[in-house]
Amino acid sequence: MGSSMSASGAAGARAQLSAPAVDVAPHLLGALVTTVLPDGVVTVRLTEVEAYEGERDPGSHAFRGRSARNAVMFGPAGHLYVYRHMGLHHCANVVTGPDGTASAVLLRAGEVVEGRDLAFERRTRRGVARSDVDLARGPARLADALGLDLTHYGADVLDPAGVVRLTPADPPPRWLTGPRVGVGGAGGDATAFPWRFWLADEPTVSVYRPAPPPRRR
DNA sequence: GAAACGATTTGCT
DNA sequence: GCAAATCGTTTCT
Repeated sequence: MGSSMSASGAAGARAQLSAPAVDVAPHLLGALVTTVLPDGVVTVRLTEVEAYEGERDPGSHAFRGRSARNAVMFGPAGHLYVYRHMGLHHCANVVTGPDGTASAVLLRAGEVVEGRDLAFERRTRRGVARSDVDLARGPARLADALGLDLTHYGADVLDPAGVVRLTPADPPPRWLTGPRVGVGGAGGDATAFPWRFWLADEPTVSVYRPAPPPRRR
């Protein structure tokens, strides 16, 4: 499979992404995400992701059904779901599962392997880039380093000519799992599922933060 | 039409 | 370690 990466490769990759997010997530570890924007090219190697199972998952944005914001998650796999968080930040997901389901994988952290200077510059503009390790450690930092924002909502990451490209890698030999970050209050039981995946011995993996206590509405 | 909340990050005490 | 920043989306009256 190595040499040719055109239509058939994309089709195969799309088929793999069409599995449930929980199955796809570990396969994305080690994969490369590349953005080709007017100001340059940045590539990140994914070291941490989280699975979200759509309508049946209290922690998912799609739990309460389809809306204008999460519509892309209900579509075919391989597209980008970008949302704005806390007014300031952006987070990016890769849509998974068959067309009609709303599962997706949140890109939580990665290692910048190409375009380090550009990523550093973007992060410095937004805030303070302390070190290379911090460039893409955390979902909003990752999106910033890649230059992702709402204009990339729905982008096809398997389009070789697209501005956002996902390059699958060989499945990592070993990874770790644990509870997801920051979604404890939403469903309670949701945190019982180890739907966070990360690579061992990676300094770029974001630090674990205990979920906030449940709060009634 | 109005109010509350959030898959976070950063800065300050 | 804790609280503020900041604003679109969702939900309720």
